[in-house]
Amino acid sequence: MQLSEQELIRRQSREELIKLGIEPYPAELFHVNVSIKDILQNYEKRKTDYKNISIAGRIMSRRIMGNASFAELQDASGRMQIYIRRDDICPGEDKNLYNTVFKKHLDIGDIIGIKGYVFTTEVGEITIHVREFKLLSKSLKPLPIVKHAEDESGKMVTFDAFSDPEQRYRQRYVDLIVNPEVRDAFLKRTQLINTMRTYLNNKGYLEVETPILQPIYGGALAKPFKTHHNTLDMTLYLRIANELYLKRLIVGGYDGVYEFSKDFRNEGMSRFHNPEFTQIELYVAYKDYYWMMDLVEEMVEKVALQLHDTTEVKVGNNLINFQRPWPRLTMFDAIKKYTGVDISQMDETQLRKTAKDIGIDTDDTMGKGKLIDEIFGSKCEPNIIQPTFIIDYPLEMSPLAKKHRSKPGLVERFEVICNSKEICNSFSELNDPIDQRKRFEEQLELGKRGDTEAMVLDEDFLRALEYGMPPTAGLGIGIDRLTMIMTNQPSIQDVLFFPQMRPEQKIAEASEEDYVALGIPKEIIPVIQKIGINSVEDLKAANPNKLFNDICGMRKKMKLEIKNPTIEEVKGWLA
RNA sequence: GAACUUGUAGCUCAGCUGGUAGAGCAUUACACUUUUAAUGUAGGGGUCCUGGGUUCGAAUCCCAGCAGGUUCACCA
Repeated sequence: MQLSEQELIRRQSREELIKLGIEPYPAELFHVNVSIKDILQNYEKRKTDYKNISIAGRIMSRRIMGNASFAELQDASGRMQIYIRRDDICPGEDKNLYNTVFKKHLDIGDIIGIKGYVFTTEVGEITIHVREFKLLSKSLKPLPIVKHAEDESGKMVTFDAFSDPEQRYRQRYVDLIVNPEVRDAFLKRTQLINTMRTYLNNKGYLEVETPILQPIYGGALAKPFKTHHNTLDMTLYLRIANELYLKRLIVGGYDGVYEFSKDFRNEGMSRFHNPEFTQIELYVAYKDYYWMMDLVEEMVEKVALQLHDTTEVKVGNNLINFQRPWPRLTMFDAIKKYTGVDISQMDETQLRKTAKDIGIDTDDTMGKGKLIDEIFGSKCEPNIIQPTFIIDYPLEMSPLAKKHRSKPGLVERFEVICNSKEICNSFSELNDPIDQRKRFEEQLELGKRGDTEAMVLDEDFLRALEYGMPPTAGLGIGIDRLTMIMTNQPSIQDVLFFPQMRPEQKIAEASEEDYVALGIPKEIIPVIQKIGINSVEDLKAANPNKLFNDICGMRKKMKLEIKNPTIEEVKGWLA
């Protein structure tokens, strides 16, 4: 591992601190009695309460001016300035704590605990005057330096933002340290989930857990991840939905069950798709999809109010209003509205032709349901910004939904489209076991035609239905998508702490021992690494004459006081 | 999976029609007791993503690869 100059200096600082008797990673706790947010909010009102504070955080900037210094301390709640004066922390003759420890061996990124009092500087900034400080954790890697300042109009401007998406996602910890708004988005994500949980708990529904490893995947149209259980010697799939298990629990007699669940779909990745994503699914007995529409409206409106104190949320260039009630539009009406074509009476052939006419690619594996879905997806969804219920879907694309009470060929199903994306899916659940078996069999047919997302038949689920499931309304909400909207994030990767990414390439590096084993003196090893030789293979492939020259040249460049090897020695290593 | 695009110092970025690299911040040293993108002076730091090719000469042009981003396709 090649270290940069700054990393080497920090390692040296760590050593120096130890020599000075300062433990860079102390074991004991540091007592904290206040948060930065608390100080910033309440100091002006209750100044006497902040005469003896103890607080910990990360040093985010330093301004050293001789015998006094300013630094910024960041804790979980915010960032504020601290003031350190040499003669305060070093009252005696020994000024090392300030001159050496603070000025030389502390860095941006170090975590410290301080004790002192709050005051306001001449420039008017609330600041902690430090009486004592203690190193809590030495940071060995330099943080990206992001600076903020006000421009002439008083707007906050950011300089040198840490903005490369790859680095932000791969090293989310750095992103969270230097980009406070990122922490805020994740805070809102949790608030969103908590709001829903509280809402559903208050209604008396039971939060449950169901298997992630499933012998038969079901409940959605998607490709699964496949894995293997050794003891049972059987294939298991990571769930693509929890629908079928939750309905079994409704059969078992619970009135309402819900689960926040990680689901897994082995499909493409994009800014709207991560291989693992979070859904909430809710099933309530003795209800239908009309009832569920009211619940969704109320719950999502509550989420918006909880997060923003208003039902209006700015998302990109759109202002989305979640205030109830939301418009309700049947799927056929929606298609008619946005394409001008009435497809409600069409058969598969006519649909295929219609789809082609409006520029949609079709193939033979697509059944009637899929064709309608395509038309809707490409012609309607992009135009729907405000939350809108799309209701009454064709039977073919909803194998788990109940037949419509009055409209033949349709099912009692709705989705909410918002900001051009589906945010939830719901139906009156199919509870006729004979009809359900028939629907599964139709799915098997689609599978035979080559539809890789078609459902498989779940005998145990059918057995459960045969015991009798009450009429039930079911709901699934994509938590990631809803969070994207509620926090105005353009990409799903911005609402997942650790989005899935290709693994970082790891260079196969030879260790010091590997080189020593070849007879290379220890002090020469850094020189070899500096030249760019990182593995034994690289070394063996090198031309001995060139390598000899390079080593001698690099030794000079690095100003190392070591003896050059002889050409014979170099040849010996490569032999 | 496809098209386009990006990869230069710890971070953010310059680098013209090819002549082996620059800035700001960070860092190092010195100065400085209320600053705030602190300041001043001096310094250090680079397999210019990787591998080939063209060329006297490649960060720059060409090809391939790796990784990222955007858009599209599939999907929630």
